[in-house]
Amino acid sequence: MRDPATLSADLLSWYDRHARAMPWRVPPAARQAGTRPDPYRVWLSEVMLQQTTVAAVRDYFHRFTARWPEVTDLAAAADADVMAEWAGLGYYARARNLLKCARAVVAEHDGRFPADHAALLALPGVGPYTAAAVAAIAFDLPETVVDGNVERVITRLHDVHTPLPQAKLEITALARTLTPQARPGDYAQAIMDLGATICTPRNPACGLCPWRDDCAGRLAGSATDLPKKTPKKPKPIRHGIAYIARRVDGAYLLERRPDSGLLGGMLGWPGSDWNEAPGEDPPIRAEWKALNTEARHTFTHFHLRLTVKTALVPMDRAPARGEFHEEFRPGDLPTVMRKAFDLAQK
DNA sequence: CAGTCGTGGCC
DNA sequence: TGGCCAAGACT
Repeated sequence: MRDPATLSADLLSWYDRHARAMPWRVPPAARQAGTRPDPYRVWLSEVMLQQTTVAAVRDYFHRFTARWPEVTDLAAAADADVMAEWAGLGYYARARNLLKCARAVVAEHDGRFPADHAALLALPGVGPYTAAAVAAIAFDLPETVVDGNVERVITRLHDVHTPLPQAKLEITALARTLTPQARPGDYAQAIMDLGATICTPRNPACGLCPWRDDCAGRLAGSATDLPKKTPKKPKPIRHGIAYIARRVDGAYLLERRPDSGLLGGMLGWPGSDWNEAPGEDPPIRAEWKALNTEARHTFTHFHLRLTVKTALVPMDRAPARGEFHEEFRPGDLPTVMRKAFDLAQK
């Protein structure tokens, strides 16, 4: 294998020719001409991209930056507006921490993201990856990003067979030796682009890889089997009931979920707990009618089968739980709740 | 540290 | 169809 400086130089050269265009990215040519990306947009995109595909993020990024052009705008936004705008993107703790972080940047850093890894790491929702990514991409500091792409590229390059997450420290140390002092921001994006487009989980395009002749995993024939991962537990099936009450004036009965836990801080239909044996507990007295098909949805660690019950209720009846919303958009709900709503429309 | 926390696309 | 996977963080 060639030395680290040669490897990183070759990867940067590859990136200069193959960098993918993204709304939040300054292309390598413009970067080298002196253009720096806006730290707010780098941070926003990196938070949205946590465990989320570029394709899914793109529209959300445009809507957020159109509605809140600067971090000070976001910091001043109402919680409910931000949660509604995030609806459908998943991992809703990110949205709650997004607001906390924007407000911390305004309150503690005079409205500007700190150009410092440790200070970034101290912000809500900013972990090791995001702190390194913002430091490198926004401020061109020589920090090492380690995301899923980098884990795959590095384990293959060095033929690391230690399973994740155990291998994390080893991978980080190996990745750090490759991070260049020159153009670290472009390098961080380059190694992630390499993992996203060439060194893919299945059918990697090794023939197009700038590191093909250096890759110990490819030479050993084990690249496609890396990284090794500890086997995951099977997902149990949980059941629940969602109650969709429509008032005669068209308002819907919704309930804000508690800030912590599943779908924390989001609006949803009042319902039972989700477990093996759901209990009956309607939020308002009504003639409830169960739909004949249940909504199915899979979360990170369980499958949900949701029985949907609907009712039409008069104006003068007070609910035991939740509030009627006269202006309600299904798009403001998390996907599982929107699925239940869609079922009820048929 | 292992569990929690969403969603859509892919094969 | 069902499991895997995606620019992870938090507890």
